[in-house]
Parts: sequence; C-alpha cells; structure tokens
Amino acid sequence: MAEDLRNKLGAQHLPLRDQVLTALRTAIIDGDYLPGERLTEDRLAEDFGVSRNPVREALRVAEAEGFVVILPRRGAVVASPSSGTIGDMFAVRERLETLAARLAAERASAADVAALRALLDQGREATERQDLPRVAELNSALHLRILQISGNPWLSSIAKSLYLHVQWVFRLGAEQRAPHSWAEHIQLVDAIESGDGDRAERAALAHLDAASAAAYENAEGGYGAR
Amino acid sequence: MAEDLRNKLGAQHLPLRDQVLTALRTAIIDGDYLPGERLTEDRLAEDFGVSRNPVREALRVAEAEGFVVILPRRGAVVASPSSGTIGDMFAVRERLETLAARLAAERASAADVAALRALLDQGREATERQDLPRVAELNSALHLRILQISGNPWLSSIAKSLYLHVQWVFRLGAEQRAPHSWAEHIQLVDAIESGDGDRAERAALAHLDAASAAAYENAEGGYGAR
DNA sequence: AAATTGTTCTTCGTATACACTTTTGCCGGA
DNA sequence: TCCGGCAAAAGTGTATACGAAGAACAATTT
Repeated sequence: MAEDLRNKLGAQHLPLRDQVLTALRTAIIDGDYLPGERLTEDRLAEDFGVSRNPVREALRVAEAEGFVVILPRRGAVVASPSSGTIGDMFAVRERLETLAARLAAERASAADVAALRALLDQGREATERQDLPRVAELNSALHLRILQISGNPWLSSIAKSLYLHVQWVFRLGAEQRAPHSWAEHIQLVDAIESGDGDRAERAALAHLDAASAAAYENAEGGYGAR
Repeated sequence: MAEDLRNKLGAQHLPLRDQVLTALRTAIIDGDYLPGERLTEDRLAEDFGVSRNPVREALRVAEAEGFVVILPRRGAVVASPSSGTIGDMFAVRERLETLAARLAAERASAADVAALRALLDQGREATERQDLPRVAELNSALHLRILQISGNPWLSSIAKSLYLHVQWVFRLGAEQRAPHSWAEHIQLVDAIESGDGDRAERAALAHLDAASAAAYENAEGGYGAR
C-alpha cells in the first residue's frame, strides 16, 4: 500500500490563500489591523506580497469567521470584537466548553492527560518568567487540546473559531489575567484526569465564570469605541 | 447618525459569489451533488453560468462551513454529512439550542411570539397537506427564528451554520419525522411565550432528544456508504 | 506483471481588462 | 464661508487568459 499520501509533495503545499488567511487573522488579533480599519484588496495583496485572488479568497473565509465585515461594492473592514458582546461570547463558551470538559473527562487517555500536564508545566514556567504572550498562547493551546480530546468534531471546529475571537478580546485587553487563571487550569486537568464528567464540567464552569468576570472588569474602559 | 448604508444602491447588489454559495449549499443539501462527488471548478462554473473566480471564493466558504473538503492541488469533493457523527451533532445542538430557548423565553416580545405562532400555523397546515419539503423548510425557519430572538449573535451565527447541516442529514433520511415533531414545537413556543427560561430549556431538550432518537433509528441503515 | 514514462486534467497563482459604484476633491454659486 | 453638484479617482466585481506544478491515468518498456 502506497499510503504515503501524507508526505506527497503537493499535500504539504500550503496554498497561498491559507497563508494569507493565517497572516490576516494574526494581524487582526495582534492589533496590526485595528477594528474599523479599511482593508482594500490591493493593500492586502501588497502587504502580503501576493496577487488579489488569494487575498479575496482569504477575505471571504475571514468574513465567515467574523474577523472582517464585507459590504458589497465597498470592501472589507476589520470587525469590532465587541460586536457580539463579551457576555454573549462567554454564554456560548460556557455551554460548549463545559461539554468539552465533560467529554474529555470521559474519554481522555493517559497520553492525553500527560499532554495536558505538559502544557500545564510550560504554562507555570512561562507565568514565572512573566512572559505574558507565551502564557496566552499556552492558555489557548490547553483549551484547544481539551476540545480535541473531547472527540466531538463539531464541538472542536466551532470552538476553534470561537477561540480565535477569545484571543482577540484577550489581546486587546485582559492579557494580565492569564497568570491568575492558571490555578483554575490545574483544577480542570485534575478533574479530567479523574474521569469524573460532572466534576470536570464544574471545573470548566468555574474557570469560565472567573474569566468572564475578569473580562468584564477589564472591558469597563476599553471597547465599544468607534 | 445617517447610517443609511442599508439602502444604498450597491448594498442591495448580491455578489455572484454569494449566489453561487447559496446555490452550491442547496445543491449539496438537496442531494444534487452527492457526498464524495468531485467538484471541479470548471464544472461548477459552467453549472452556475459564471466564471471560475466567484466559484473559487464560494468554495472556500463552503469548505469553512464543512460542506466540501478541499485537498490541495486536487480540488474539492462534497463532504460526507456522516463525518462528525449524528450523535456528536446532537450533543452540540443540545447545548446551544437549549440556551437559545432559554434566552428567547427571557427576551421574546409579543411580536416575536406572534411570528413563531405564524410559523407554527403554516407548519400545521403544510403537515396536513403532507408537503414534506415545505415542512422541513418551516422546521428550519422556526428554529432559526428562535435563535435570532435569543439575541446572542454568536449563538445565532454558529447555530445557523450548524443548522444547515442538520437539514442536510434530514433530507438524506429522516424527513418523515418532521410532522411528528410539530407537536413538540408547540410546546416549545408555549414555553417561550410564558417567559419561563427553565421551562423553555426543558422543552427544547425534550424536542432534541426525540429528534435525536428518530435520527438514530433512521440512520441505522443509511450513511457511511461510499 | 511490474515499473517507468507520457499525456492529460486540474488546481494554483498571476496578470489584465473593464463595467459599475462609491468616494473624494474640486469648483462655482449662494 | 458654506453648500450643492459634478467629474476624476479609487476600489470592487467579474471575466479571461496563461504558465507552472501536481495528480491521475494510460501507454510503453522492461
């Protein structure tokens, strides 16, 4: 069986449109392109060094993901993360991530738990080093991993896109909460390891409530501008 | 603010890519393009009578929505609705739509309830006429409306895309359950009208459990083919 | 029969063109 | 000065063509 499709030449070829999409997302999340900013196709094409076509295709997906808003004949502008309030986002996360925690608890293998523990360690270390961007990154990695362990592809794909927005809100403000939340992560992983779905769900809920409260506090000043 | 952007001339112009996307989705949902079928850009362009560009852009979004799978350098094939099992889908719907029902109960205006009742009536009538496609359509319309009434844009947008897949599974099999489920819909709308969030959530849950059971029964034979 | 080579089909990206809309900036007039 | 309106500029939407590269499949050779 020549099942080496994974290593075929073309399979590892990342189409430009995907690279552009990734670059565009990170640029938006990192605040290089600010909410409300106009994104003309020519400008993006130049920024990324490609032609208009890959840019256009990336823009359509970015729109579907909610990172840009496209008005017919007027072009794309960076969406406002506040549109779709923070509270609404947390309400959905609460439903989704608690389910993920429960499923993960019921299905996690020893290897899965080990991977989570490893992330936990790296997170603690990064926290000690006060490396906030890294902490935020590991925070995302941990949650994404739990989603994946849950084994529910719908959950996983929905939450993945949702989580990019979480990061966006995070970066624009409450990054300093990340260290604080790390203790809750340990509770969550412990609960998953125990295999107790109810307990895992409770831990996830507690974590989200705390994060939500912090986000609100932090948002008092920040958003809604434009 | 003179935010009359909605009624500007160009604003009501539907770009071809959007029309193509809609047509593509319905073609897939209706089974005109079958799971596993190869979709070459030229073929689609010809089918829809447009050039390749709008097709490509529509394909990227369809991929993001999970209706097609795109393999680099090999093109797009229609996804299998079974990928991401039915059970997984219902698990997510349960979390999301119960929340929607609760929020809708808490926020529904009299006009909202009236709109739901109107859909209910149309549904009853279509059921009596044994017009199954129409019943399925109204079923979606009702659920989508509840989502919208919930007022949570995240919930709404996520569930909207999820619901297209629900329809897909539906059409490929369990369409005959729709009439049966109509009684549950009445319960649900009653609960929403009452303003009792808990009760609405319970009604939504009951509805989903019944739908899930029916889907399972119906799926025994059907999917996973190819 | 197995391996190799060619041929063809497609996708991917670029470039170009052009119609049509929106935006902008300028101008003259009140 | 401020206003309205008009014309140029900018930008999107769509179509088309072309070349490069990979994948699929058939033909050929070993």
